[in-house]
Amino acid sequence: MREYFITDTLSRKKELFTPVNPGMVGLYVCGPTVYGDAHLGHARPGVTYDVFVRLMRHLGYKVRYVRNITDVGHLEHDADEGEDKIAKKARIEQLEPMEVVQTYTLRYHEAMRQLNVAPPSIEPRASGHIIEQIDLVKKILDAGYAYESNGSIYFDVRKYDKDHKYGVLSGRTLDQVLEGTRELDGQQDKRASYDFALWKKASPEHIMRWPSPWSDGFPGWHLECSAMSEKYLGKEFDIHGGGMDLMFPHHECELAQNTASRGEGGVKYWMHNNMITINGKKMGKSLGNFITLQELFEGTHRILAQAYSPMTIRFFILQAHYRSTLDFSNDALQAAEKGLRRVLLAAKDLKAMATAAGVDFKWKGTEGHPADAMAYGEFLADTAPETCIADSAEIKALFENIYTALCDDLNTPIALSHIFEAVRIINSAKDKSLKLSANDISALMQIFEDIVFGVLGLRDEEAASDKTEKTVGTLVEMVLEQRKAAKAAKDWATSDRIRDELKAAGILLKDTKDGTEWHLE
RNA sequence: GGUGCUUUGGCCGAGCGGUUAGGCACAGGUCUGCAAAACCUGCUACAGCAGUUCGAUUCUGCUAGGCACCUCCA
Repeated sequence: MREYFITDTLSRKKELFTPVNPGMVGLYVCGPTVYGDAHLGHARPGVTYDVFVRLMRHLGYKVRYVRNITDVGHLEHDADEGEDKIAKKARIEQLEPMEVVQTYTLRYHEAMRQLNVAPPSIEPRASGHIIEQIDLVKKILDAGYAYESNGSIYFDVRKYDKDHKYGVLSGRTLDQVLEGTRELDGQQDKRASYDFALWKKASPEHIMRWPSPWSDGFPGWHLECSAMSEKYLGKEFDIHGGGMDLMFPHHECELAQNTASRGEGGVKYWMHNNMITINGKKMGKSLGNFITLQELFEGTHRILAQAYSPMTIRFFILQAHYRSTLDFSNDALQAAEKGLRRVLLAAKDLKAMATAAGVDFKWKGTEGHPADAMAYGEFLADTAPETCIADSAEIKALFENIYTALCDDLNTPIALSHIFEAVRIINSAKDKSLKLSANDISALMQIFEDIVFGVLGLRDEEAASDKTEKTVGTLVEMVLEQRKAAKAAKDWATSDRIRDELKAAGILLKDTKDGTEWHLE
């Protein structure tokens, strides 16, 4: 199996990935709190971990990918104060909290589907794991790292810090944490400002509540990820992912909870994706630059010069490394759109070339929906990433370079730069300035099938079904006969009119030496 | 204020102690009735200052910008 290198946030180093259980990968990623529409920011981890999982499966690992839905316990303003986000939305909209949860969970799923992000193996909800969370609180209490205060349970950070060191993940000491922690009202139950809630007693008007040994109440936000990751991945698992903004306090607290309850952090590698910024600033409601994915797909936000398709967004995200901030702008998105189009057009030409050369292939780029089909698990099981049958040394090198890049901490921008070399090769071959053997074409097909469509998860959104393409093709060919006749008679007016009208109908023509080509826009 | 990160050509964005990132845009050429596409060529940058080194965009220090977290946030 090919070696994979991963940057671990905790050790701050790039390390050789060695799984806890040989041949298997356990991945836990913090999913959304479902109280509003999925936004541009959700696309980054969605796509990043999707590509990671696809790659690991392609490399031959059996992957269990757990991504939770937070539907309780996530409070506004402060981890221990303020209203539950979902309860608040429910109150405003006059809905049951679970109606809010259902609505936005479905919308999140739809947005991910459009981005061709395949569903995780398990998508647990916090509200469905209250028992596990109460159990975890008990364990932490028993270990002596928590205390009860007025029906609520708090994590004793100072005590924990003495034995284990709090703050190792985000790189700060307890004194530094204290210095940066605000004193807020309503915290009289806590011994120290940096203590965080494991269980909160519900106030009379609080509607999301469950019985516990201490009070009718609800779990703290950080608790769910510790409880659910242990339940589905075990006491020690490979990778915990999420956005960098979750590193502190959320992941720091998770790490502390894990260590307090089981004596170890439980996570072998911490993997954090960076933020998407807009004009250099993090997206946020208060800055007025908050864009939902639907607005992006439809072009309805005032910041947007046009609509950007889900694949454009996906491609845009892949053009930067996941640990770097990525700045959103119309120029950058438009550049991504054009670059993506170039790749997809080359894919079509390659397909035609393969057909002409009688190369056998299974094309996944335009048919079906890998995200729906579970698919990407199956698809990659039958491929052998180690072998490249190309005759051309250049293509062999490309093949190798792409895998090296992807296995170097998921360096998708470098992988894409090599994909563009493949595009250039395909175009040159089409131009007849380069000759490809059947093996070369097969190898290129493999790159497109396995990497472009498989691992990177790009697909041709415009592609019509084979049947439609056949029907339209018959009609277009008839019209092109007319145009050919007009051209032969040097009736340029008619020839150009036909071209313009077809273009208006979404059919683009290209006159080449060998005749006229067409494709759907 | 504390902690960490960052500063790359017109734009986006990789990377590295000495060797072409890539995309988009732009200019010239080829092809073409024109157009579009494509191909070829060109554009060769690493915030500033000082240091380490045979050699630094890449390491170190300082200076100046920027960003993130420390409040909910992917």
